[in-house]
Amino acid sequence: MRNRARLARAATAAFREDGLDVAVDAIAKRAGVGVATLYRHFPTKLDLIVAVTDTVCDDLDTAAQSALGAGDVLRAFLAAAMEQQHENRGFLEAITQHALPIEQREVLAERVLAMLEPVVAAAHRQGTLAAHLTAEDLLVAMRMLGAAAAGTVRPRPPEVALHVVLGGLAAPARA
Amino acid sequence: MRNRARLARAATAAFREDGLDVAVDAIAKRAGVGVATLYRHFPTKLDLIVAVTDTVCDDLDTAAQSALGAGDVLRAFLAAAMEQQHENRGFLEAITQHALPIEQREVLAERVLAMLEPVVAAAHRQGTLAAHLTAEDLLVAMRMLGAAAAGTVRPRPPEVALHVVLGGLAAPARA
DNA sequence: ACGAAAACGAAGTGCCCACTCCGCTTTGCC
DNA sequence: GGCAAAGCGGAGTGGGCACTTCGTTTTCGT
Repeated sequence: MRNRARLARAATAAFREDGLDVAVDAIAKRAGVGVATLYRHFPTKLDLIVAVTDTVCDDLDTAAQSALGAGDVLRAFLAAAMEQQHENRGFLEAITQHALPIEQREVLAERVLAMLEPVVAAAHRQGTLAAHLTAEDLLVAMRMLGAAAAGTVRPRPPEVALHVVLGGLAAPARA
Repeated sequence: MRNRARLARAATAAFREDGLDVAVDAIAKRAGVGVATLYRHFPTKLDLIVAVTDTVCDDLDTAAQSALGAGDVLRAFLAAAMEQQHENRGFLEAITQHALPIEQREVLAERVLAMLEPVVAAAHRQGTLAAHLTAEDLLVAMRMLGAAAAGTVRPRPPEVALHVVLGGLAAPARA
């Protein structure tokens, strides 16, 4: 069962470096196993993608937990989320593009929204998130930061995008 | 030469509806011509993508021009840009993802940055864009809005994202 | 009206990828 | 140490896609 972990790690790295459309054979080679072994653990490429996005989701959850202890919860969380999306292009793709079938995206969104709840509550309390904004809006903000972080041409420091979004999220409605 | 226009329009529609990885044959069928005719006008699928993104760029330029006459230049422009990205998923993909080779993305970015200059100047003058933010930052903002508009799962009204970004862009540095 | 030239459509062609099959290697039990 | 059984690797296989080739139709100058 050692191979499963090797495969998952290889897939994570491959998705990060080459995007979700890397060949399955390349992932197997990267893990140092044959394709058959890969297919024994993950019957379909989609299963592999889901497994990877799941662990990414776990990491995001961890980030949310530790952000809750920070002075500025929203900033700490969004900074971590942005960093994570930057290092994990595949996750961003999976959520936004149709690399994942709609049901899977739905499940993923549900999970992320659930973990967002306490962050939203804390941010409302701290006044860093305008009262009219919800967890769904925060999800949109995460996707926006992901897009900002994904920039390859004319890149700008991520702090700028983070600052812009944080400023906008704190602003009251109809400013 | 009528066919060229038909093909360009078919490609635009196909990219919009199915993303950049639609089969070339499907585009040809959509235009009501054979694939050979398509290849006579666009020797490569990339040429087709470039042609479409070019006309999208033209439209964006038009939007920028008319935004310059608006009361709130920045808002008018970003609203139009967001709308356009929403209706033209292909463009967003082409700029951000590696659907386009890096040189083409560079060219595209250069063109967009050039048309952004007067908008940036006007926005600075009107106080809707913080002094420390540049055309490159505005490009990032456009990509962020594109990501927000692309949301398929748990969609939020686009005005929310627009309002957030506008609020953030107006905020001074180190708020 | 006729013939050449240009434009066309559809049937290929080769490649790449997700996925499968089969012969070999390793493991664990006596 | 021997022998099942389980796990393994890599050579297939089928489908889909970008792109080509070729026989036919249309256009146009005279």
